[in-house]
Amino acid sequence: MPCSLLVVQRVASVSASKWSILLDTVKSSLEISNLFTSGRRLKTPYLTFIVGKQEDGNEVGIRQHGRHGRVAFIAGKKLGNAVWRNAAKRRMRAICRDLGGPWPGYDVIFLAKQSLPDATYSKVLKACEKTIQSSFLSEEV
RNA sequence: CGAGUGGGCCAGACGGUCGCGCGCGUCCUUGUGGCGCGUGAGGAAAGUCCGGGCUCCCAAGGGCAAGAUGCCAGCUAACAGCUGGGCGGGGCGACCCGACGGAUAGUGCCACAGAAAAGAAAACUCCCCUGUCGAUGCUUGCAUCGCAGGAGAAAAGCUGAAACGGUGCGGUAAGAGCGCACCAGUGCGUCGGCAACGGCGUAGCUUGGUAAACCCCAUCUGGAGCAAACGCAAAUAGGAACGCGAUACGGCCGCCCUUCCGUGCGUUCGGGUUGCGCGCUGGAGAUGCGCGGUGACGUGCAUUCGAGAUAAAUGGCCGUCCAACGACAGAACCCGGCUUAUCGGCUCACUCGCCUC
RNA sequence: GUCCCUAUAGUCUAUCGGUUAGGACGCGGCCCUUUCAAGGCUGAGAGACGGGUUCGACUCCCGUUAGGGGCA
Repeated sequence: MPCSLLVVQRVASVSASKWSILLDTVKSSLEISNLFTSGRRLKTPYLTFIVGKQEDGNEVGIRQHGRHGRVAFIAGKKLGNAVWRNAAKRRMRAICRDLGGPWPGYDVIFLAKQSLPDATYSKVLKACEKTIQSSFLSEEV
């Protein structure tokens, strides 16, 4: 998938008490396509998570940014117009915050599906919580 | 009351709570920070279809090509926009629609059908006349048909989208603007109007369509575009300024020409890309009042500052209200337009029909 | 963001404004063969959408829609 079709959102990094962080973007299209090919996919009706463990081989990334996790939000251009994409990215940022992310040691891509902005927020949150709980957090941590 | 026409305005509101971009202030544990305050998308922000501003291409001029516009006058920074007027078409009407210059400047095209598709030129059918011609009929010198010859022909000729003005009367052997009346068009004259154009008079003057075919005429247009352009920082090649200068080549982003500039030598100074900054929002700005103008618009005064992100900021939840859970949809250098998408609501002016007074 | 280009059968592709839009591959049916392939005969199938100019539009003009490309 070409880089121009993706929308990756920068987020803030963790600081003392609050959630907020700073995120470097997984800006390079190389890293994104690596995640797309090698990451684990967790599907919900509204969006798809693509989870990849941060490799030790990625020395530069760790040296520069430390070991805290990274996130990316992607709303495909073919799925809707600008209003749809902005709404989808807001939704996904809110979901990430409510779920407690980003998760140390992992790169997570939030990939929006068509129905994301149309559903009510509570439904989406519930579905995502369920998926996340039953998957990598409970297994790996 | 019903049906309709044109213009303007709004684009859910209020409160609570969590959250986002930018600016300012303040605090400290100085940073990818906390707190507080302020501010924060549209009528189309869209399509990128036109027109400008702004920036660079060293600069200036001329010619050709290419493109755009196209009733007239005005408005404007400019326009393919807007306003007013004219003409044509539609509607009972309010009103709406129109790429609406030139076809005697020239060239091309007009399939099929048709005698003919553009100098109405020739040929054909038909019409008319003539006959030591032929046939038929009888009212016995005429009628009809055929044949031959001849004059005229702008009447008629199934066609076709379109046939060389139309209708009527006269005229004639038969006919024809051949003559006349009315209608349509054209030329000329005159009057009104800045003009487009319109009114009147006059001349038988009667020239097919197509220019969103080539073209002619008039007016306009250099090219590229904020990923333009400029500045700062670290590593590797071109470079920039000044002085001297013949040919050749290159530059002036369609082509050609002229002036001009560069490539050569010497001296001096420092640099393509990535990141950040700048451009970046105070402007043909907005609101109100007044004045000029039929109007678009112009102008004076007062008040006011209303986004500037850089993967890109406006939402989630709760409560109340609206008959309605609320359409199309998100700034990316900035403006003026056009076009397209759009749930509904409010309001002003006007038209037609019906009823009542 | 900005500047451009294209659209014809399932696919690839022709066309000067004038018959029923031509061709190749593919598809259906029949023949041939014991059967399949090859071959022969035959058939179906298209102008992105909406307006306009013209007697007449795939072609000319305007507007939408959908694809594709260039830029640092």
